[in-house]
Amino acid sequence: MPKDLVIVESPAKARTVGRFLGDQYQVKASMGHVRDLPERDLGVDLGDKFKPTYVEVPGREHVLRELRRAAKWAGSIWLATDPDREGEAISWHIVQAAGLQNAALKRVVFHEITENAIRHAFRHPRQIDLRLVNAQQARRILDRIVGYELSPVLWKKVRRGLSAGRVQSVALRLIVDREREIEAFRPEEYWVITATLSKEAAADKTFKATLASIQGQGGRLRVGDRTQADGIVQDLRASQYRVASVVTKEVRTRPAPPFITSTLQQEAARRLRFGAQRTMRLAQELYEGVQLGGGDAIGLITYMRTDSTHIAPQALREAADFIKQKFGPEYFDRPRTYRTKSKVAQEAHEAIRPTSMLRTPEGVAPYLSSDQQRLYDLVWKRMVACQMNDSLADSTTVEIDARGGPSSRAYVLRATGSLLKFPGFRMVYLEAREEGEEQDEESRELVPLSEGERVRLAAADGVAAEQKFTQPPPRYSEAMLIRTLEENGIGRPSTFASIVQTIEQRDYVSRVGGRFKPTKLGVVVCDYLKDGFQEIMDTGFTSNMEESLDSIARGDAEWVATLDKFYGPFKADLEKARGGPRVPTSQLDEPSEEICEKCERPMVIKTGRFGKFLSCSGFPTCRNSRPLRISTGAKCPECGGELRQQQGRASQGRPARPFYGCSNYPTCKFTTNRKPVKEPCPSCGKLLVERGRDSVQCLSCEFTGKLSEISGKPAEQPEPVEA
DNA sequence: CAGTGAGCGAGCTTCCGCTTGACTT
Repeated sequence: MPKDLVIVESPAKARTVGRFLGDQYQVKASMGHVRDLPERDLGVDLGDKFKPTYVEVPGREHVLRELRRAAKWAGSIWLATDPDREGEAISWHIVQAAGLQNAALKRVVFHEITENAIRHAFRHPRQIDLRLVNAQQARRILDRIVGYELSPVLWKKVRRGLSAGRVQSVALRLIVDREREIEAFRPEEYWVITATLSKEAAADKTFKATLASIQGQGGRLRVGDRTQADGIVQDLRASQYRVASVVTKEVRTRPAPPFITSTLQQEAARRLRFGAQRTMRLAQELYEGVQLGGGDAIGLITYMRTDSTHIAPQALREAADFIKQKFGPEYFDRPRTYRTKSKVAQEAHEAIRPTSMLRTPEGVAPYLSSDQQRLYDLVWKRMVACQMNDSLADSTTVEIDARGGPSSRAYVLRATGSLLKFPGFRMVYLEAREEGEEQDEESRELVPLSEGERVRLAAADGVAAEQKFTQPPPRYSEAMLIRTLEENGIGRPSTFASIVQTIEQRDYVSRVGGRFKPTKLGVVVCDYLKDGFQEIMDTGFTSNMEESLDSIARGDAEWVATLDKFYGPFKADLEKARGGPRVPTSQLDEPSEEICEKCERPMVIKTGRFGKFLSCSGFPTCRNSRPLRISTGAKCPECGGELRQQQGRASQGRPARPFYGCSNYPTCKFTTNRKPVKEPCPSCGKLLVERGRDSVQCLSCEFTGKLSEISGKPAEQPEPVEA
């Protein structure tokens, strides 16, 4: 009796599905796409209906061999790849590449890996949906055309090795646009005036109230300079205070929805300071599973690349029981379900949640690395919290009249307080907010006050004026960029982390305190593309594309015609750009501190085929150039010379990386590629190098320690967090 | 671990989205 063959995408999923289906089925993983356009050339015939050439994915040939072999002996073949465009295409490619057209094919889809969902799917097989496949081909070919036609224009007109694409170029644009907003921003001065007041009867019961409005000044409060602020302070110091109103409202707060890829990446960045790549690697490890005290590896979380907030019914039941039992029935009323926000979501998987609530963070901790623990803890708490009841608080706003000062103007001050009545989900998890605001006035209890009550300044000088300035919008952090991309439907869960990597690798952006700042090159490339390829650089381009792809998937549009409609205008833009001017290389020069020793003009940093170097800004009048060497202040451990950062050479495929060499070269040939620290090793006096963010290590002895302790400086401040 | 930038034009670079393990320092 031949076994049926089931094909899924991931090996971990194959394992789980295999357990549910039993041994009449053999479950194999395709490891994602098995065929794709060739890497070396376009692979799309622009003269013949965009006819694609597909090749087996390099390094993945054994997968197809294995599938062919297994299919030969199989009964039915169940194509159980993900229930979305890409999954449909993966199945289709497998059939084409493995020559299974005449086999007994059954396409099945499930949106959660539970026994019920899988059994249901296997009772309702269908055929491969060619409309979905064609929507995927249109997506793939469009991306290929944009990427492989546009990038060479940049090589020719800007610099070799650059790249452009539907996703990366818009990501770059967001960062460049934001930098321009920041440059154009003019801070405005304003003053915050605060009075420390107390009850008449009880001088120790103090509270703070902030100036909210000034009589005769309709609309928004504006204290724009010191003179004005001082006048108000004089008035308030001499004023009589009376409570004008006390308003208490009940505030209900709902828990945050369970994690999807983008929110997990954002929250792990805010709370754990993990980069997107690190988060995904750890999530993958938790998904693939760990051995909990012997036996099979058990997947601890559901699939980590998802855009759906759906939760399997069985997990909802488990959460309900767990919460009632652990926290009490008042913490759980009914299961909560969450609507997926994104319009382009493909909803192929569940939300990211623990596979069982019963595996508490404490329970599994002994089997996890510390990073794994921290991420699992986050996922576990978010899931439990998302099923718990709202928190309830009484939020009180008190308005206080102040009058009787020298100018005889009347003022209104405001004090707010909040009293948590029922913690609800807050028992477990509170979403990280903007830095420093978590424990502010909002969660502070207010002195009890009643309407008409007289209050007074707690001290004679109990009025303070603080000068402030309006702040420019912040630069994008990794988490903010991912969030913005997702809001615009740009990029997918599997690519968010690599988008960031690409624009960094191309040297389009650099990080300043964990935030993205465009480089000169980034600005030039962005402007060049905006100028010549407006449509591609539009943040709405992808969502328009998605609508077209949906039409193809519904059978309302034809994929070749859809591509034609896009390619016509794009081709015209390409031809115009190809015939247009080159961007002068001088526009890419980054400033340096160095002065040309031949002509006294400042030196600039240029990038040549072999990496960065210093050149005289007077080029070509003065042709002086020097290798780029940045002093580090660290001493060479071998000869006592100074270590300087130099530009390494690019070797096959690898980009040029900096290294650190001795200033006494060639007498001293010491080099290291670890970043040296100024301070000598406290144990042996030799060279310390950085090891991670705040950790240092000695190259000569066994010493390791914290950078902040050695340099006497506090560790790098955590970056401020924006919603 | 030098000199590298433009031009002659050799040979090279590049996309997005799906998914891990097999290379060898």
